[in-house]
Amino acid sequence: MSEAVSRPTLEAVAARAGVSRATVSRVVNGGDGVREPLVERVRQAVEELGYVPNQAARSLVTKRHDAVAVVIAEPETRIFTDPFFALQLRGISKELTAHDNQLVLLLTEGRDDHTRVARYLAGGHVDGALVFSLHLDDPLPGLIEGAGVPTVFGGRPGWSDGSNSAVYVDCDNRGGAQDAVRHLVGLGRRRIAHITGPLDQTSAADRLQGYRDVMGEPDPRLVVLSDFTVGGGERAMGELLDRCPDVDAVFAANDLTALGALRVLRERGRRVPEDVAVIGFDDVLPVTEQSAPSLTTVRQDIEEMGRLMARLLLRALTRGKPATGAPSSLILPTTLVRRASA
Amino acid sequence: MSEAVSRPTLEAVAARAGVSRATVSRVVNGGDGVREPLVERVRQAVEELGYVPNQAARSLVTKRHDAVAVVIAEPETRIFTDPFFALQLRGISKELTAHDNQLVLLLTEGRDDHTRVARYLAGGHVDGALVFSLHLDDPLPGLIEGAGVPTVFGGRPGWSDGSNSAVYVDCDNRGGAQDAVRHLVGLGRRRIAHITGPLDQTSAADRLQGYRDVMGEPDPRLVVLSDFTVGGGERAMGELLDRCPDVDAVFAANDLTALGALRVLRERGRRVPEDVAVIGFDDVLPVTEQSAPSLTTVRQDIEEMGRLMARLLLRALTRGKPATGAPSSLILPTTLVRRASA
DNA sequence: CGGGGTGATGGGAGCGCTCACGCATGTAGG
DNA sequence: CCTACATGCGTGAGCGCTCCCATCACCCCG
Repeated sequence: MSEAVSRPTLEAVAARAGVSRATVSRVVNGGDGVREPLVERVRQAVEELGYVPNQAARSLVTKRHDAVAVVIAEPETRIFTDPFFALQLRGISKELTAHDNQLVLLLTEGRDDHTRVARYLAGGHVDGALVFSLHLDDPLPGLIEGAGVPTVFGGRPGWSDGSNSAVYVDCDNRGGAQDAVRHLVGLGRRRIAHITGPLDQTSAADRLQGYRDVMGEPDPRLVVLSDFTVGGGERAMGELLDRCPDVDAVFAANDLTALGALRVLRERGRRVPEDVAVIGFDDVLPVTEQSAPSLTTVRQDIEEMGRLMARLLLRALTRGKPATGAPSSLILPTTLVRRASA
Repeated sequence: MSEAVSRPTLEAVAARAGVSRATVSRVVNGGDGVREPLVERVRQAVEELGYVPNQAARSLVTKRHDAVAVVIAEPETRIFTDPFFALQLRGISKELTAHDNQLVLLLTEGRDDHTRVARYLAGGHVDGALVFSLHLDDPLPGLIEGAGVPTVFGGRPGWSDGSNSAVYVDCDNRGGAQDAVRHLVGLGRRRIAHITGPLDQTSAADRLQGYRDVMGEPDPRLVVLSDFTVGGGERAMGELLDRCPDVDAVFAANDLTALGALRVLRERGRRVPEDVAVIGFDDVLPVTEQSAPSLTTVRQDIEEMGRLMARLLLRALTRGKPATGAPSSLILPTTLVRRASA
């Protein structure tokens, strides 16, 4: 219906308030160094005209965008089967909006998308990036580093052993895995198996490491490779039962996998936890609570991780380069949540 | 390490190529009306300098942003339990990137967020908006209409009866429901129940309507209210079995609900589909395939819906106001996918 | 062989904002 | 009472780009 009436400018507000552009600008940006009566007049003019600053014009001179890119490389359909990313997104979104930053979402699939993303980031459209790098051999993190954009990673990047400069937020995968396995040991279990995630992801590799830490040199048949999915968990559990019929506990690399394992155990007539105890990882609620029996698992606060990623990035952005010690990576603790399955 | 070297400007490229700013601009924006040799020289200069246009400067004059907001009102945690949004986001993302548009994600929760979003949209940061309005009484769509931003809705907004101007993309909830129920009738079932979704969402209401269309005046005890969740499906199924032990078919408003129903049926010793046939709605794969028995359901192409939403919006944006007939809403067909449960 | 196209290029203005100044005030100190 | 400095406010420039228009070259035709 109505033509998009051209929005009022600073100039218009200034005219209405009977002051200069600069004064309006000062008021709009915090009002420092302007006396109260004027501030009031300007505020009112802004209100009456419904003035909203033109972000493009502002960015043009400040070179800031108040926008952050979230890059999610989507190797498979994991995003959609696992509530993980959604929760993390929510945490990120909360933190960003609290600081008036916008969230620009970049979903990628395939190689050509990588260069597109890299170019976009290098193009200086956003002030920083939050990147989920899932795979060890993913070229994306490298490209992004090259783009010279401040970046925080979600999950430890494969090439980072903690010694280099990449900033990331992760949970204590290794420690959490240790806790889980120790709990099983404490339950008196002797044949404790591990169904892994895809080992080109650091989270999966670290969880396997935690398992090994506690188990010492386990029977290699007790470790079955899998892929963080329910179907994968089913296949792995079947295989495991064939190889080691005497298995009395399973530590699955994530909840979805554990769910698959539970299902197969039930089908094969094994009671959980009496015959076989099962522990998962993540504590994504709808999954763990729906399962029968309810799943003992290692909880990580996913939303909080998202929030912290954003906070870390924003801090790095506001802080002028004279860094008060560059912000360093964060590793969040995990907690074992005991339910019925172990 | 390296200072963010100030990026080359159009001017710099022009100098290097020995042409004017205007010419470089023309080349960068498609190269029409510039002769081949010059085009080539400019391209090379762009390449050598690694020139990337400054989007802020460009927007300042064109008043276009090549960015679209995606607003997801998140009443509960549905986003995270249901792959629905994630799939739709992916479709949207694909379409937007194909047309060099950015996706600005706005997640909201609670009333104050609504005004924030409305202000943001009114602020002209984006060219248009894709909005998921879940609830009948949601004030957000109204606020957004008021902001004067071209908008396409995901799912029929509650206040739209098809006669007004809101543009939306939805699937044929009513027709799909009819198909499902007719299939059950064709199977010879007589006591066909319906577990609804939350009826303040049009999708749920429309599916109920489709059920009624086929059933005529069903026994009111055969309709049980629920909420699109697994847990809700369990409760509803339990209730249903208590009320109508002779029920021989269930049409659940979505797959998650159907999953809950399946579980309770199994617990209560009813065979599916022999004793009770079950049909879901959505066909979100990991859910339908994992279930035992696999779930017969009404498929809607969710990713395609996202893609179409984006396409509709982009078309509305490029087309100058002299509309060739305003783009109208789209209702996608559904298909019944027969698996084991009915 | 000259006038009037036609189409390719350059010049200039200006989008809306911030920021460095510069000029007024106001207050205190000599 | 005048200078010295702080503080409040206005002025002007310019961020990097697009777009309008003037310019110029070239070609065709009379």
